[in-house]
Amino acid sequence: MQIIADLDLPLHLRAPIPRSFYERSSTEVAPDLLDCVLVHVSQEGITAGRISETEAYTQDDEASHAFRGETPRNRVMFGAAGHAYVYFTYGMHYCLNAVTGMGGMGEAVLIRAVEPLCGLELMRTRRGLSVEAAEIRAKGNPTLRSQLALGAGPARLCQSFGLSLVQNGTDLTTGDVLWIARSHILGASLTSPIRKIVRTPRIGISKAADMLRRYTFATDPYVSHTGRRKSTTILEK
DNA sequence: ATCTCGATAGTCT
DNA sequence: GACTATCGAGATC
Repeated sequence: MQIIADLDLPLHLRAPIPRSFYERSSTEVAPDLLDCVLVHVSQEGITAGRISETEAYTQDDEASHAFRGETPRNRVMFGAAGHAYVYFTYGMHYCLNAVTGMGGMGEAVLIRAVEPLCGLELMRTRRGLSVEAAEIRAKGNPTLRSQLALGAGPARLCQSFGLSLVQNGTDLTTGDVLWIARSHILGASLTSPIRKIVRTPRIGISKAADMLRRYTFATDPYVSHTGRRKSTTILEK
C-alpha cells in the first residue's frame, strides 16, 4: 500500500470525510456530497473528481435496490454508513454508491457524475479513449466535451476511476484507497459561479419516477447526458 | 438536438 | 423469463 505522503494529490484532498457525515438520511447526504471530491488510489495511479450529480435512495423506495430487503447483492447497503456500495448492471456496467443512514437502514447515494480533476490520462486509458479522438470530435468546447466523456454518468465514472466489484464494501472513511474529501479550496475547478442546488426526478428508473431525488447545481455543466434536460425544482440549502 | 435500439449478464420472480 | 440506478452508435429531424 502506498504511503499517503507520496501521493500526488493536493493536501486538502487527502482527508476523508468522517463517518458521521454519512450517518444521515440519503436525502440529506446526497446534496451535501455535491462539490466534494472522489479520490481513488490504485496501482495504476490516482484519479480524482469533483462530484457534480447524485441521487438518493432509501429502503422505503420502490426504485431502490434495498426495497425488497437484504440480498447478497445489496448486502453492503444494509451495513454501516460510509462504505462503498458498487453494483454491476446491464451486463457490463458498474455504479458507485456511498452507504448512508444509521447502520442497517438500506440507504445509499448514487454518484452519477464528476468533473475530472486528477489523473485524466489514466481515465482516458481506462475508458479506451485517446486525447486525439476526444479533441478532434469536439467543436465548441473541447475541454468540456472530453471531460464529460470521462465523468458524466455513473458507469462512465466507474470505468474512469477503475471501480468494480473489487471496491464493493470499501470503507470510504480511512483515506487509504477510495474516499471522498471536502473541497474547501478547489479554485479554478469551480467553474460554475452559481451554487444553487436543484432537485429533479432520478434517471433511468421506472418506479417512483416522480420523486425528486436527483441533485445537481443549477448551472453545473458536468452532469450526465441523459440528465441534462430534466425539469428542475429549487432546493433551499 | 433528440430518438431508438442493441449489447450483455447478474438478479429476482 | 423479465427486468435492469447504462452507454454508444446510428437514424432522423
